Amino acid sequence: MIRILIADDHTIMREGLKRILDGIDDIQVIGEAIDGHDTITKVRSESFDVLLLDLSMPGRSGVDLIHQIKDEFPKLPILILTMHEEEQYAVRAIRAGANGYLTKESAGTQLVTALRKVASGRPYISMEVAEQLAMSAMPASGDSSHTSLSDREFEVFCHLAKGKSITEIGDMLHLSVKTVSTHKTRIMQKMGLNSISDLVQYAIAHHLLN
Amino acid sequence: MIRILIADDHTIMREGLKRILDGIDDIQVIGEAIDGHDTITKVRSESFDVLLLDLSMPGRSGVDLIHQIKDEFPKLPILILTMHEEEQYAVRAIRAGANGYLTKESAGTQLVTALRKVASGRPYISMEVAEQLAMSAMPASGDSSHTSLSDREFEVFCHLAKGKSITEIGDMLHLSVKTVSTHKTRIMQKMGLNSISDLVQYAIAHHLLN
DNA sequence: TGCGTTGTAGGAATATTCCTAATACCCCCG
DNA sequence: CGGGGGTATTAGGAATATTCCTACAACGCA
Repeated sequence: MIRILIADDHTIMREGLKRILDGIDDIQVIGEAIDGHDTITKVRSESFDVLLLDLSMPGRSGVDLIHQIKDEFPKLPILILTMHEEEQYAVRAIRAGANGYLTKESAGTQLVTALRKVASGRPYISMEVAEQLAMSAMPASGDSSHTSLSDREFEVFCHLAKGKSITEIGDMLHLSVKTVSTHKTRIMQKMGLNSISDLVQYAIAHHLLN
Repeated sequence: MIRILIADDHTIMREGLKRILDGIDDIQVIGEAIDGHDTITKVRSESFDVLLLDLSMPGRSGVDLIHQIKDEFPKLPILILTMHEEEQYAVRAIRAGANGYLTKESAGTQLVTALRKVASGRPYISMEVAEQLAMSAMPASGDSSHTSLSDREFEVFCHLAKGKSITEIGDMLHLSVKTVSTHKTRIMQKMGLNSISDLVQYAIAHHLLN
């Protein structure tokens, strides 16, 4: 039996959901929450198998709410049910820790499938959301700012991204540390970066490590 | 008209694919490659709209091949067609730059849909692969080594991950730079990291930025 | 009450940056 | 063709930034 908490600020929506799930043997709605704060209170006071969460509730923003709940209850599966068409929301929700994403246009059977899936610990992702996820996972296409680096600079860039210190790089390349430092300064300047953190993030985003 | 290069080392497979695509008006197979090297040669010498690529060809590994082709032709859509069931391969392929992933069990109509989709510049992802992508995009659940940090250490950790220097952090927190440096040393030691690069990568992997 | 952890630094030793500059190379234009 | 201007690669000296080693007080816990 999958015990569910429905969190949605629209009463009609909650009623509709309960009707849909009423006929399903292995699913039982045992709680309702009407806003973000209420949701937090409910998940703290009672144990659920799945949180069915509307992203666009008043008060705290949906993604924040996901963060907070996953922070306190990392194991609680969250299925997002939203009217947002924009898949970008879905990607953000998933990155925040949601286990599934469904729009309110979806069929009831899809909802049931999704609930069972996230309850069993697996994610439920629609085609559209999958597309967006793939987009964001794919390497950025087209020219990027690291192409403006000279060969030597790119060499230093790679070592820096991998965590090597200026001194180590100088030793490896048989250069003065001053030289390597100059290269680093130019790299940062050319690429518009402010710190090694930025540089590493860039390298990861562009799959430049190894 | 979508012009396609089929890269697969099995002749029967290529024949079968051509038969399937023969009846499709807007798709035309205009080239075949029988291994990785051949594929590179073909895409260099002729212009295609989509590369339909088998991951498990002899010679160079599939993911490497994707890398190399995307390196030279970032705009060429690549649809992976493979017998690998394991979705982990798909995630790797997508991260390497593939635009779609299909197993050989898929129906012909799926293949056509996928080809049209990647030809139009969009990704094509199956449910199973989407699950895996979602998994890898989701924050790691369960305890991680950063939880062993004390509050002060975690505070310093976050600033470091965001690219702040020791001196900046000292100023912000009204601490001696020596103190901050000591915290940093302990953070690195506790978490088994060797460089700021490692630290940033950890922060990204665990969604600890912001 | 002793021991590990946390939070805090000082002094000496290193590492890195900042500012400056030399050489070499390449490309464009008069 | 020959100079000017830009970029690439290389550093030195002085100025900062960071680490290393050490230490000490506070706190909790067994």
